[in-house]
Amino acid sequence: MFNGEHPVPVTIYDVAKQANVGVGTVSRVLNNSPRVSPETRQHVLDVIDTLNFRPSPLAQRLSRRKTLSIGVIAVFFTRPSVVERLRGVEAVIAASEYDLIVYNIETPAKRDDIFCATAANRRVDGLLVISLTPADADVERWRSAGVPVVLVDTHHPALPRIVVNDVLGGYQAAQHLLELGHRQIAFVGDPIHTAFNFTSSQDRLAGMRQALTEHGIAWRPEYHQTGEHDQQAARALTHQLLALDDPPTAIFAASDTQALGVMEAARDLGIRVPEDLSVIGFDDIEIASYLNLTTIHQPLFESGYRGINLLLQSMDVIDSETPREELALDLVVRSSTAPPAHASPALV
Amino acid sequence: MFNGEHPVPVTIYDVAKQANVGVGTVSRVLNNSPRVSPETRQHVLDVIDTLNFRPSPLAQRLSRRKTLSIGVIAVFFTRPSVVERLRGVEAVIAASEYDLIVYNIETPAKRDDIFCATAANRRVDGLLVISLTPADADVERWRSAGVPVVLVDTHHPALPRIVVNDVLGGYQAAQHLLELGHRQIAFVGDPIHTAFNFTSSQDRLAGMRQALTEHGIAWRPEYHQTGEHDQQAARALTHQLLALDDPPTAIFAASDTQALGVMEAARDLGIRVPEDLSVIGFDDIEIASYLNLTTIHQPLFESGYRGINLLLQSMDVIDSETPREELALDLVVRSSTAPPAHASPALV
DNA sequence: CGTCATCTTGGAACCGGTTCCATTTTACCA
DNA sequence: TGGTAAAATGGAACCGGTTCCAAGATGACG
Repeated sequence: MFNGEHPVPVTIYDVAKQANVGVGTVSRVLNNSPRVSPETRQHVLDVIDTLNFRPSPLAQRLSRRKTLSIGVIAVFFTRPSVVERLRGVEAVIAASEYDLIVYNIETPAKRDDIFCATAANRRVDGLLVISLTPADADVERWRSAGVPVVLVDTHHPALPRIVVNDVLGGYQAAQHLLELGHRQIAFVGDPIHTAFNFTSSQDRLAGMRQALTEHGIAWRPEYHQTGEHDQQAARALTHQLLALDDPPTAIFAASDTQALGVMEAARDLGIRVPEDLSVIGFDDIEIASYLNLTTIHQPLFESGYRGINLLLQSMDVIDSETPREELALDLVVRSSTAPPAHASPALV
Repeated sequence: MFNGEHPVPVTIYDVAKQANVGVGTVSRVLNNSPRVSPETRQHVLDVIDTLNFRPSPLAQRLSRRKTLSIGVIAVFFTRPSVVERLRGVEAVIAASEYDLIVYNIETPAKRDDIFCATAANRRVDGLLVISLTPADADVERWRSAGVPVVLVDTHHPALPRIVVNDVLGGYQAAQHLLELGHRQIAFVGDPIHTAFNFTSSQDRLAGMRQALTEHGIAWRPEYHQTGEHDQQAARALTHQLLALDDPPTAIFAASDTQALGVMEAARDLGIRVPEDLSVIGFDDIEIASYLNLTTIHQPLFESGYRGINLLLQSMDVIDSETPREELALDLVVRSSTAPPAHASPALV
């Protein structure tokens, strides 16, 4: 083999000539059309094999007018949960004929850019948008450009989506703590307004408050702490909670990442989990099981997996419905939650 | 606007007709060729604007015989450091005309598959391989298929690469601890044989041992613990280290992820960091600064950034050299390291 | 004012597949 | 064995750009 030679491109015409058939026949063989006799098919396949022919994906895409690419738009790289969803996406794409194109969003401005660009530049056959909420104008652009879109973990009335019921999840988490006998339950979550309008934290809080109300427990504003979505912010917030005169006996964190911070704060202060403080998270990211964190399991991998399947499906059947799949949430009881030390401790 | 209408495709021929010029002229305008008179250019641009024409990327790719896509192959989703490198990659790609196609590797078998496929199927113009070591056969396949490849954090004599000097990094880490007065220094890292033959942990250990040797400190096998690359494995290993009759006064962890486990173990045991135990990590992932972890800063984002730039560059100039860029490592002193409590404590 | 170099421009050929229609071949049946 | 429907096949047209060459327009200069 020579050095630096450029690969000899074998085309469908070379195959046709070599096999003494027309290009149409070769194309039919390539696409498993039934309109080829078995002998001809085998002969063509032999020639393809001999010449080591691979159809040019570029030519296929142009003539089929499909990019064979799927775009995924998300704020990756900050929340481990999104990365886990992406794993589910990748698993499906890898087994398909499509390529996975990743658009990382770091700012609201970039989000708007990418939303616009994907509608205009015809580079993807379909889009999966994770945890980002498009505006009506974005949706209209995609629609008129003919780009199918599926949402994961977010919502728009006109688009199919894969969601979980965060309100219910928050309710379940609180219910678990209530059943254990806790009455002083605090919440650590995201601010009401995040840069990307993430709503899951608020929804989870809403569910929790509903559960408290049903148990006749009044809401205590001082038990409600919000801050950036990371472990260290949650740690600091927890320090505040635990410094209260009447500290909570249980803390519900809006995500596992934040629950890690809560547990870290407890350790800082020598407060034992779960004996002195129960902690429950949300998401069930990988590390949660290592740390024996009780949490609400959310099927992250599956959300990506199902989302892409829904997208692929909505790409070849043009149905006008907007399916909505709700994935189940499960309480996973590990060892970060337990009944409170005393029925109702008066003071620390 | 109608519902369900398909987008009207405006082609270069429509523009040419509307502007009373030839398609060649429109193409020249699109590609900023200087061979168009200013008046004609402006007129064509106006028409393009009026018709809202966007060139079909599919057609461009076929006629230019470029996929305008770049593939990135890595084991994502397990090590935060790889995700950070990907951020650097994405930042460059987003500003270019290329698309970023992600290939996630989960098993050695899938790695071999993807290595083969990317050489055969002509779907990318270039490849960036992160932390995975290709075999000679893989490299030869890519070469004969004409696919340029750049390696990041790994090595092959025939391929350009972006690396750091892990041996030197390990040396620097140990040197820091030695200068503080430590003499009992342990190491927590990856096993010698990992599924993907990651070598960084071993290299860092080699550097550390060299530093110890230079200081006339004998290597103590019981101070060498290896296990899976995650926080909890490191935590367990550290428990073993700290249970020794003569425990180390400092621990060098082969990565920040593992250093987190070391610190967690110390907290489990009520051992203060840095008063009773110094901990130094490697990588400087985002969380390291929150936790005030002393570590060796490795430019992760930059490695992706520079890697892609090197790739783009080697894609348009066909140089036969194989450049090798070595990025600098920096010791970042935070507050997880300090002089040992006593010059040489006899026992715990 | 003719000549020639330079600048612009039009458009055919091409990239490498798919698709559809016309034609040939085969198969079946009376 | 002739006739006809069905199956198999060939290949032109097409997808929508880029590129290159020939040709026309412009302008400088002797």
